[in-house]
Amino acid sequence: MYKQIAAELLAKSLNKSAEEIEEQMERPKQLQHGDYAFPCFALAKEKRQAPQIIAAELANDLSHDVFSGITARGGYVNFKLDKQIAGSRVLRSIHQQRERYGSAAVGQGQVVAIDLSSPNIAKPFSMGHLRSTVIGNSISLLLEKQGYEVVRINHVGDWGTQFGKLMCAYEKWGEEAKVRSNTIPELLKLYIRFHEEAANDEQLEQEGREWFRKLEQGDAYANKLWRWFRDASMEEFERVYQLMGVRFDSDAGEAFYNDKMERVIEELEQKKLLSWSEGAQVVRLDEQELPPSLIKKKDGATLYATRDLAAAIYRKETYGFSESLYVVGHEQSLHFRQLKLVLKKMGYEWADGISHLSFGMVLQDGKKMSTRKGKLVLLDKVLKQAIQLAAANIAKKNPELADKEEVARQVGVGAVLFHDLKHERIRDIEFSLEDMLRVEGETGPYVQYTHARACTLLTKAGDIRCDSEVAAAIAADAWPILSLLMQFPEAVADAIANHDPSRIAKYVIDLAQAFNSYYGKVRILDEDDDLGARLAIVKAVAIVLAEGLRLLGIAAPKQM
RNA sequence: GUCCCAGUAGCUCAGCUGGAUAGAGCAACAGCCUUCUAAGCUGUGGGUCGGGAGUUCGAAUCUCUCCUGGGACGCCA
Repeated sequence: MYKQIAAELLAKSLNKSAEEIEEQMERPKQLQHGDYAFPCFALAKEKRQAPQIIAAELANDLSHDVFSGITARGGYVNFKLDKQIAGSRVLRSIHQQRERYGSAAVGQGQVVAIDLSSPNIAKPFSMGHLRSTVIGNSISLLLEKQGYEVVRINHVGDWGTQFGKLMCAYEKWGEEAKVRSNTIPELLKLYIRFHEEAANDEQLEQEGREWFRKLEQGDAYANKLWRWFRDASMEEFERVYQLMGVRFDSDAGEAFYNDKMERVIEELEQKKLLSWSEGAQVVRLDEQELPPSLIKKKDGATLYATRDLAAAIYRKETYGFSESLYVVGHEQSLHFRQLKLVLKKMGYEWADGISHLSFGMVLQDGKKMSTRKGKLVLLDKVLKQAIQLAAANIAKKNPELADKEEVARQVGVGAVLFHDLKHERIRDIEFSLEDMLRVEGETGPYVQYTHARACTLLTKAGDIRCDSEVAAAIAADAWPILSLLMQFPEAVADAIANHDPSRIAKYVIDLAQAFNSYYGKVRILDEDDDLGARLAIVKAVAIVLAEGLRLLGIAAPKQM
């Protein structure tokens, strides 16, 4: 808003369009230089004049009520906001809008389908699925803040050859009682054993495929086993979701599309997109210089491409989305490129609305973690440790706290989620339990702690009224905070535009740091004329921190 | 071999569509709790931005090339 005003002033003086000028404007790296800056280097070339001189002349010419100073420095025109005016204004709007501050209506009336979490049945909930879950959840919350209607879909991995293998292993070595009492770990053991033995036994792979074929053709016993494995697994996943506070609108997994694939295959045939290759049926993507998409195996069984095609079409027909997002690991990017292209070849222009929001992998010693080799860290255990640690901290620092257990859960989970979300989405993360459990520095608990501090101040202030009209001196002291508060809507928009929650995580860290620094310097509850103004700042910080954390899917306890 | 990511301080990472002396956190060291939660604050040290070339008034940022790491590349998902 202020940037626009500055751009208009410049535009008038330079006889250029305000949009063009606004494009070029930036935020100075150092807050002391000002709040907005316009670099004159491009103009220097145009006008054949030193940028310093141009900047000086412009600065001399311009003035406006919202800017307390417009000065030239090193080829830039720097705009300094009037701290009192701008500060009071942002406080007013935060107090009025509260948690709606930073919201927008750009998504009004549009539906976004989002595929997230999607763990595999009979396998433990891995770190990779944690990423998909928390990133997807945060993106959902962000989209809702912009007015979109979001459909969260947990595309559970409950079908495929792996189940054949698992059943095969269960039939050979499994014991019912053991599996009943300890489902996922026991099934995992069987799965790992299958792969160990299959390494020296071609025959076994065959048997596994045969079991899957039976399952797909409706064999009663195979289906009974399958249902058992699925139900038991879902129960365990549900516990983790509850712990993390994540919910879904649909858990239609892969099996859900079993009866919806035939139609797709027929359609592909009818549109003459299928061709035979080495006994399998594929859609060629030669023009796009991509490998073909495999639709049907030589034994007639379907593949994940078939299923994902059916799912994409089903979602379009059921939800009428304008965008369909897939929060799935980077390793599957080829698959999603193929999926989109095949849909386009089928004539579905809406495939343009499909985006694969890939994310980096969780690596261990620089390598991918593998289920088969059993090198896996269980999310369940990590969360439990984090909660225990939070509980220990509470016992030490705030033993009188009411609701200790719930706060410990919120803080423990907050630590793990924040650690994941603060990394840029696309980057690989090196697994480190130590880092995930950390509570100091750039961490979730640090932000939560800062929020709790602010809340305590507000509680202690009791009936004293907040006063959004801050005096110049207060605004100057708290300027780093006020400046950040003004930037929150941009941070939200930025996070959504890039589908990247890490932008919010970084913002919230910056705001917490600015607040803690202020807290260290200024006694907030001193009784003087400015008390109401300081409280207004504290309250605004509490609102924005809580809302920022909420957008990350993290709770903001009032005390901890 | 082909394609897709990435390479910034000892470690983990920021650095927006190219712009003002490259920033945090952790770890190390030195300070700050008889007054609002020390899960905090203040300060110090620490960098050939993987190498090279190019575009530009200006490059960590864009292009090319090489090196390194990760991933994908037909019947797993």
